[in-house]
Amino acid sequence: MARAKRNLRELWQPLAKRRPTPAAENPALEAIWHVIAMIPRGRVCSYGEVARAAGLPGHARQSAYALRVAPKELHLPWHRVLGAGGRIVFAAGSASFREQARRLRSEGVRVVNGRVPRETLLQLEQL
DNA sequence: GCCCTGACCGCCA
DNA sequence: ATGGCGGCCAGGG
Repeated sequence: MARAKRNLRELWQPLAKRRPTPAAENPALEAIWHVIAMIPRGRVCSYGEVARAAGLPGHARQSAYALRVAPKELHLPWHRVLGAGGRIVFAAGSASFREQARRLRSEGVRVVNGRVPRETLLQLEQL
């Protein structure tokens, strides 16, 4: 995992430099990305949990923001991040909604009406 | 600083 | 289960 962390940073830093964009020096975003990068296949986590694990309790929306601005080069498993209780937050039927459901199912996660079973929800501990 | 906008959350009718 | 609503917090104009 120390390895995963380093790899992510190696990908991001060069991008941050040549990026005029928003938070090219935002430790909070990096922290969130790291957490997301560690969610194992077949498991999911809520925005709130991700924020908490990143040391930012109460900043669920920041997780959403972090995901939205994440460079695709980081290849984060964005589909493994769901709303509280394990529900897909995108509008039902939207392209994003279908794509997320598709990706989740492709790794064996059951998705019914935009929800995943409790067992797939990952309770986080330390990182 | 003020106001609006979210890939949010939890309570409550 | 379900929609509504207020609370939250960072970004952007």
